[in-house]
Amino acid sequence: MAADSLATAMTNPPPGIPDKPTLDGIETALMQRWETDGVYRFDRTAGREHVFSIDTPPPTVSGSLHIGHVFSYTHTDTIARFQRMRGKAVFYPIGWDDNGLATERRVQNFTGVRCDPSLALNPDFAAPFHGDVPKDHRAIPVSRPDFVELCREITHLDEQSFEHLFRRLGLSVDWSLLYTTIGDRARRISQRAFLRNLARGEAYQQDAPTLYDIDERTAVAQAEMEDRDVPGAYHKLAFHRVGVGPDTDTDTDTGTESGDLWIDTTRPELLASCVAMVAHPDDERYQPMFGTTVRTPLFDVEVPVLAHRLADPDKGTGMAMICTFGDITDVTWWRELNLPTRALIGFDGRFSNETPEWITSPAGQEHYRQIAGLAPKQAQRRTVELLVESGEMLGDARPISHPVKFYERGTRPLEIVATRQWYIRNGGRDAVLRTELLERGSELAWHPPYMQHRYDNWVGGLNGDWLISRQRFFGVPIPVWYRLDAEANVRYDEVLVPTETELPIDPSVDCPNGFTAGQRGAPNGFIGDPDVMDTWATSSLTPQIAGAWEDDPALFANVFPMDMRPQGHDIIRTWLFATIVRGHHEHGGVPWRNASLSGWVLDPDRKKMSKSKGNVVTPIGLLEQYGTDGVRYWAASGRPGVDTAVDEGQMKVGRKLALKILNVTKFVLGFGEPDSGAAATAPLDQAMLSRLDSVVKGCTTAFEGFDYARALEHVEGFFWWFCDDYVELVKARAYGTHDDAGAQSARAALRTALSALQRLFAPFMPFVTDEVWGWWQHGSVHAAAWPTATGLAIDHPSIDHVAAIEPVGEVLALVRRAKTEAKLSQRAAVDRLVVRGPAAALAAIEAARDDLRSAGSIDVVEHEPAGTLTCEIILAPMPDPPPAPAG
RNA sequence: GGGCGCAUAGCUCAGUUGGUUAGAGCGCUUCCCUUACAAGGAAGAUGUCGGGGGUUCGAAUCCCUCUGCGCCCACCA
Repeated sequence: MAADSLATAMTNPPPGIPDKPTLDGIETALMQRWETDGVYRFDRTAGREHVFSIDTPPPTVSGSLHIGHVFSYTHTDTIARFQRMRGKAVFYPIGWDDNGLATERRVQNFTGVRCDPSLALNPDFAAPFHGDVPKDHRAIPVSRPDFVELCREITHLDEQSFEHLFRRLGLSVDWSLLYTTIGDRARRISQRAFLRNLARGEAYQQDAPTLYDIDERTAVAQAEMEDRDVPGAYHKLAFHRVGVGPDTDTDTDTGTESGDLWIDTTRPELLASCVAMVAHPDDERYQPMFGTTVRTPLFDVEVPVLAHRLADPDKGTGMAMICTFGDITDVTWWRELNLPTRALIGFDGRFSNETPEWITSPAGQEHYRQIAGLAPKQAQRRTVELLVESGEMLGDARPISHPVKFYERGTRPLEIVATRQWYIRNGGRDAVLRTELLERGSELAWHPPYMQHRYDNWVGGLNGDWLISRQRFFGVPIPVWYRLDAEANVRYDEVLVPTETELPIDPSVDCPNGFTAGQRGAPNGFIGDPDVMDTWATSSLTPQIAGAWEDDPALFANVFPMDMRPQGHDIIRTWLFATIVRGHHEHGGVPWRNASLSGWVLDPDRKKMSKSKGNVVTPIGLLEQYGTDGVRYWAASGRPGVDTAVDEGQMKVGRKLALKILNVTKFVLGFGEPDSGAAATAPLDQAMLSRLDSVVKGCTTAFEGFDYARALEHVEGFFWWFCDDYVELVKARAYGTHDDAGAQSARAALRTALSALQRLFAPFMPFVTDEVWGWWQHGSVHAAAWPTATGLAIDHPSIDHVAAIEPVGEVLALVRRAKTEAKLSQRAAVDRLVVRGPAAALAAIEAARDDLRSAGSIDVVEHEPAGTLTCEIILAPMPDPPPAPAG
């Protein structure tokens, strides 16, 4: 390979070497050239076995530009470039994840509007603000179509700045493959996949208790929840045993000896929703009471006392009240104990205004009126006041800190509300499917391998199917309608679906087949599903979207299943898992062969970056200061899967390396071209190439295993040795100061190594390598072939070339040290060098004698046999010091 | 409570199936304007490989155990 490109260079020399090489301005020029020449364009004509396809993560454009983008996308880019140079047609798309709640919130904050789906479209609507919304602005209601249009406008702006950054990173993506998750193709594919899930029974709707964000007014999925420690308080409440007088002995903990039953609760406001009491079946304190009933404080509702294994005798009094619904355990109890539903918190997050029918006593009804319409926090305060008044709360509330479920982007705790939602089966309720999905996880090659534990852990711990419907607006609509009966009631069991050729559709605008627009909402007519799909329900189809599933069967067949899914380890439970679920249902296999997990970027103090901490590092300034290549060098030094701190020191090293590549190229090319057919014949030159062979092998193996960092380590280690020792040793000979044969050998070896080095560095430092490649080669280095072994080691298997060069380097270092210790210039002359050592070492020294003499300014080199390698260095007498300056 | 990862020089980290004297960069010290590079070069100092135990001719590496840090999951009355 090296010889081929060398030959090309010699027959047809390119423009040449600048007098003063610089990194300034090369990025802009090269980016333009790559685009013009289509260097990264996917070759559709390549067969599947020649394709390397990548399921690039589509960044959320509503988020800020983050150094984390630079980090992980660089990792993938190095792999893409390696595969391309190895001759693969690399399918490296890019997409913008623009649909979803994150975008809606950004638009709300950026323009001061809020979507009100009950409003009709206003053709004259204009956003009241544009990026500078006053803090006390009032959310201006807009219609759903107006809101969606605003979202499109703002995401378009965001996408432009993302594209700017991503181009600046030198990513070798094929920009002609750009997609967005709200675009026509994504909507079509997302809806098509959903309809097929529906047809096969993998998607279903269910009216069930659902975790619900009362601020965003939408259901959320298990994967989007997180625990936060928040302050709360235990309140000890008295439930009254039926047929037993009120408790007078307030010392007792449980009240079981008296007429009252005491419980501890953190959510006294849910008292009106209480449906039962529960304790552990083995709890002897309460065993006599199982099967009896008690009356709730304040509301005087009769509820049964039951036993269930999930009740913890050590928590509170050991007895709990079950409400519909305070937490997930309540849902379990409600389901397993067949309890009634007494839900009071509605979609608006407030207690129902209607007094519920299960509160029958006049006093209880009056108490309820005190909390009707309140939000949970206010309702709690009022309830506690009422309990204190009635004497049914024992002592003061005892403050605690406890974990509470939040939507990961939410600000108030999730409530549990019974609603009709759409689900996709993900094994959370089906052991067989769960096993199959765990099996899919094992079919993947994980890089690094231990990341598979996180997948297994998550899939094994699922406790429900995947809730995909969201009561939001800027997303892919759930593509179904429902029949209305003669009274215009919705018949959710009569689902109307479009044909696949109609997709994408918006059921709030389009009509089902056989109906007219006038029948929308009318008796015996239809109504569209108002919800959109969870953003993961669409991004779980990125392989299908990027590969144009069903839209372009030839392309899809050539890229799917993809070779590589790169992503962060924090979204294994969401993006990675969801994509496997969809691939399993639709294609009966894994959507990719390799999953490559990147770590997070930590701030320089090794803390996780987050917007709230304000320690997010933006990349633009760093790119300007150290150059893209310098920043990419830092990124590529982060091992796969390992969280890595922002380290400007490493970027500085990267920039230094880029400069060194520039300078050494100029130097080596400056020796002139070797004659046609010249080869490395000198032992030192062959030894260097032999070492290069092993570097090429090491680099290639590392890249094949997705370990870009190790590949970089290999080439970088060799490169500095090459510059510091090898080039120093042979430069005089290469200039032609010895003899022509030696010069030809050195020049051939230098150019062979230079060519290989530039290509080995190309995946990491795409700009500087392409710049220097252009000085003496044709085309882009990124379209050049990945180096292969030069073959010298195979031609002379009996010679240990690497061992032949080590003693020479060692002696050179000893000479340098002697000069440094004598406080002399490295150019100072050595009168005589006596090398003592083993025969093999002395032979190596002898073979490189002239190179050593030139590099060390040594007059006479002698050697004597000895056990270990030592040197006697006789420096030339110091010249007379210059006369001291007068004064 | 379960799982995963990490602990090596002042700092950031390599160290692959156990194998000579444990490495790199940054930082620090010294020297050198040397015609590829002074935004550079040459050299130098710095280590109980977290603690303890075990296997082995030999352990940073394998096993057990303890400690500390980080992450994920579970628990949420």
